[in-house]
Amino acid sequence: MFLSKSFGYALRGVLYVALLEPKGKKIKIEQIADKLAVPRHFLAKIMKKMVQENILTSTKGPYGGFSLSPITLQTKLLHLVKITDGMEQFNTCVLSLRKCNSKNPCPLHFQMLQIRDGMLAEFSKTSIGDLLDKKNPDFIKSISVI
Amino acid sequence: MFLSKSFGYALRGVLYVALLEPKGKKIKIEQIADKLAVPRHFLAKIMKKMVQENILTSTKGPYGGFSLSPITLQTKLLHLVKITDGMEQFNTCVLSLRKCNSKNPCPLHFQMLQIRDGMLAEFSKTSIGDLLDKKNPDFIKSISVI
DNA sequence: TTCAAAAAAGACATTAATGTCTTTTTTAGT
DNA sequence: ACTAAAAAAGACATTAATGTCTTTTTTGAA
Repeated sequence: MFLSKSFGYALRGVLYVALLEPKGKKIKIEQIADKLAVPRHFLAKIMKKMVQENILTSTKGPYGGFSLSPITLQTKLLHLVKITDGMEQFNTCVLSLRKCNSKNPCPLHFQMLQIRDGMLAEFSKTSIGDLLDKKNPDFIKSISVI
Repeated sequence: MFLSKSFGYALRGVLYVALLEPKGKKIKIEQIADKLAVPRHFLAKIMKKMVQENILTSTKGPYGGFSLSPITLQTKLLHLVKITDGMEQFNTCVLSLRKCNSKNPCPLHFQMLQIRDGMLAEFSKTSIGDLLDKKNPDFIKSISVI
């Protein structure tokens, strides 16, 4: 209901790279998919989208793989939501009424406005770097143990 | 993202009946579907579920249709969500991690907990009757104008 | 320059949500 | 009893999200 599986895969994928990449090597999609127990080719498509948005960097060929971009850690979660789920949900009426707005509200308009704005605020202010806790030795478990 | 179309159809359907039924007659599914511009047979399945949960009453045959039950107006929105979307979304980790909980949280655990609890609180306290504003001459428009 | 490794791209499969159409059951009035 | 009207039920279709498999492109190193 709240967010798609794709969003979860995107976030876990980028966090995995951010956690391991500083060791120097590029991270291969095969390793990410294995360790996170996520469908490999499905994840690959999502990683590719993040590369297109410059949220990650990738290099093809031997010794290639995924690595951080200059903006990875500053990227807001909302950017990931845009890529994986789109922003429509934040702007469309919960009852699917196109004419619904604050001048002409549906019976749930203001309740949903509050809930969505809360989520929007949270995801607008939180960055990938904010979620990354390299000091926590169990961090990798917190994104990989299913 | 937040709620399914089915939920929206359910709420609009029951509000429509609640608004018009006091005039005495049962409301036919055909009328509801027409006036709300909703797929008739799809709506019928959702209305049937509400009848099974006693959120509405229905009678077959000539002069039949849908009418209010004793509990219609006291029914919480969360009950509609249960019927149409289920409650899993409120109890499962946004990253699909089965082991995620407050002792062992994923990186988004507490943020999502807050957002979901906000929605849960709102939908637990708001009833169908709370949304029904019979004094408002435009109320019917607010659930039917798409 | 060739080879192998890696991401990228694309074709196809599966599943869940949504939507349509037909048949069955129930019931009020004649 | 019969008929017609209505919900209920069930079969099937469409669409979007998710998942799998294969082919293409790129590139580092021998």
